[in-house]
Amino acid sequence: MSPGRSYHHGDLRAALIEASFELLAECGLRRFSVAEVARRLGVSSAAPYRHFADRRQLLSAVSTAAARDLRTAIEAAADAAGDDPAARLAASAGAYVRYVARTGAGIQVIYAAELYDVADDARREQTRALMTTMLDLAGAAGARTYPEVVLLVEATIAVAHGYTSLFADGFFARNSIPVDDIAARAVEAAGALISH
Amino acid sequence: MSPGRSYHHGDLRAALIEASFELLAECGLRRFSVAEVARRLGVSSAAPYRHFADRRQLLSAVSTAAARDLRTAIEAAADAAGDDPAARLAASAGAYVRYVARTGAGIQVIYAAELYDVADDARREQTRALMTTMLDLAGAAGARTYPEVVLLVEATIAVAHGYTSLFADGFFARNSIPVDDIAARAVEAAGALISH
DNA sequence: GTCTATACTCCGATAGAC
DNA sequence: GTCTATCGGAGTATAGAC
Repeated sequence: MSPGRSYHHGDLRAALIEASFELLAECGLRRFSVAEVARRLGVSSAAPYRHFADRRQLLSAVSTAAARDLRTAIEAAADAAGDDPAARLAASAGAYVRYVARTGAGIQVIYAAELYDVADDARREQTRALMTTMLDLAGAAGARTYPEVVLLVEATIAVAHGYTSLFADGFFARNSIPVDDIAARAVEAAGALISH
Repeated sequence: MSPGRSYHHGDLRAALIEASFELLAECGLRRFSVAEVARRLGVSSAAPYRHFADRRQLLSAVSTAAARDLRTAIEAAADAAGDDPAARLAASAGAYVRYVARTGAGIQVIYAAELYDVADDARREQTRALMTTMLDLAGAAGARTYPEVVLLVEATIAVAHGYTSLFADGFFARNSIPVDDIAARAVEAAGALISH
């Protein structure tokens, strides 16, 4: 962007993370590969390893950014939904569907089993903050005890993730149904769970 | 099983399908490979290709069996739920969670995008029958118009698939929460959607 | 910091012996 | 109908030149 350095991107590290999002959105975690990310950026397959020790470290950085951005999107959606606590929590389901459809980085990436034992404090902090945001929304929405709060968060995530996953897998004839329609259905379904 | 033939399994074809289920349950479609299935059966990596033209034909056969067995499980669960049409549809969500947790072959395998253009009449018939069963349950459960029926089926599958996917990805700390608990939550959530 | 080149592993699939 | 052997391709990761 700024400095016309010796070769491309003044910041390959950031470019790798950005391109990883695009690859995930197109192909899913299933066919994600460091080599393909490098190819898309026009750098050699060795270049990423100057910035990330291995594949998992790159994915961990993506997970960190995704947790941060998803949390921001959820908070914005909750605020846009107004003051009703149930509507605010339900709105998080819509934000999840839209964010993951756009970026390809949802729960499967953010909390990927593959990353379970990767030491990365930044990621820990962001995933924790994301969960805290959800727990706060659920707490405000009427769940009383902590276990109830957790169950409500899990149900909301499950319905949002379910719609997202079906959408990503082409179950909805992807071309014919806009993502905003799917997001609206997820909000409605989440609302039904919350008021139940 | 029966004839003590020249080498192992009298029926490698059936054994391949069975072992594919086990591999899917353990590793998901993500790391499924024909070579690994062959390895587990103690046959060479070339052997499967005597019975299936390629990887997708094997997966298609798995999809066919999964659609048939899942439909049977759903019908049994609906019947076990009694006469209330809403309870019958909700029960299908529980059957889905249990079946996929056990076999690894859910919507992502049965309706895999990878198999979209594989010609396989048996598979077409079974996936169609599965969908018909779900549409019938939803129709009985109160959805009036055809689009409403479809929306209700999609919502039920989304919630069942969401819980299943989170469970498979280890989001629930797999060791500590039994699959039957997750299935019960899916039934409850589906019930909330249906009565909404 | 990026490149070229390479080693290693795994998978899908085929050819030909038995 | 299964085996051995093999090819081609893709991915992860490293070594060493520049």
